[in-house]
Amino acid sequence: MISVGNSSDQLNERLANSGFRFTPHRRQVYDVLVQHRDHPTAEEVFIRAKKVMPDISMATVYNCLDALVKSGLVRLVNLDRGATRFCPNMADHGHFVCDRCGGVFDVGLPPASLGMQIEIPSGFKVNRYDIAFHGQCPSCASQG
Amino acid sequence: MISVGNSSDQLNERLANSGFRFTPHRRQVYDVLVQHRDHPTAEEVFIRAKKVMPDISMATVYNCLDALVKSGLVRLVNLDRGATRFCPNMADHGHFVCDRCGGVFDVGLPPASLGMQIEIPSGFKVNRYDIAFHGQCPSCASQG
DNA sequence: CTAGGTGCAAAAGGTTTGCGGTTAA
DNA sequence: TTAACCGCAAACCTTTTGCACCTAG
Repeated sequence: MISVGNSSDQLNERLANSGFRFTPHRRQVYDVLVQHRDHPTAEEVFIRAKKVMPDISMATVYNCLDALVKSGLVRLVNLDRGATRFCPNMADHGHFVCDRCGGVFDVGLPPASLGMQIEIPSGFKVNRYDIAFHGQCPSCASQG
Repeated sequence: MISVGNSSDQLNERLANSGFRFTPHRRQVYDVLVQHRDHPTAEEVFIRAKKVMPDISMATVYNCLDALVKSGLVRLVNLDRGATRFCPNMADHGHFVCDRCGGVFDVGLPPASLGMQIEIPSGFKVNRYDIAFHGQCPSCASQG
């Protein structure tokens, strides 16, 4: 298990560095994530935080999560909140998503090598994997 | 560019193998995907298909996409249609998603090795990548 | 004849936004 | 004091569902 968790001082510093305040709500939302480590959804975070802070609202949970993500304290697991995209290329390949223009491009993968190199804990049965690279496409990268 | 595209006979066979009929709407939705290859959303597919079939509806587009995906002719690029999940582990790691119980687990990655092994076409600037493994977690796998 | 496909409209789920009131630097 | 934060509610976007009609096997 990889160690996670930050002191209030650390949270304060990280949030402040990104222009956010350190508030009890943000401490609570962060604690919910650290205590369970089961990748909850925003609604699950809301339910758990509500047990300690009965007046917290969904809007505040989203606000806190957003501040934590932008401060580098929390990450999104399912990125691409937008609509699902479709692809007729059934060959083994990954995708490159341009963070600037939103374009999606196919990327070749070395055949059948990846799964072998990553240590999946025993007991897990892997059927497939998806890789998404993020960055800038050639057109956007050339525009500075 | 990887070759994609299937004849009507091939589409018919693939759909039939999964218990679906081969219809003009499904042919059209598939053609939209093959012709543009830019990973459109369902709404973009709808708009493009509508130019040729003005009476097609969103429900039919979703129906056709679903049939094509289930027949192995098209794949989803953004999986996990559900809610975004959050993770306080900022170390470099991937995720394992159990297709049965929906649980999400952290998976370690070999440090900084992956990006080097995959051939990203020149001009793309990669900032980060996300890997999601799919299959069955130990608990679900042991239940048959 | 019957299961499956289609269009329409309404509903459902997840997320964002607008607004008035509150709090902390 | 003033920018940031909060709760509430409404709006928004994407996807699913219910229903009536139609069509292919």
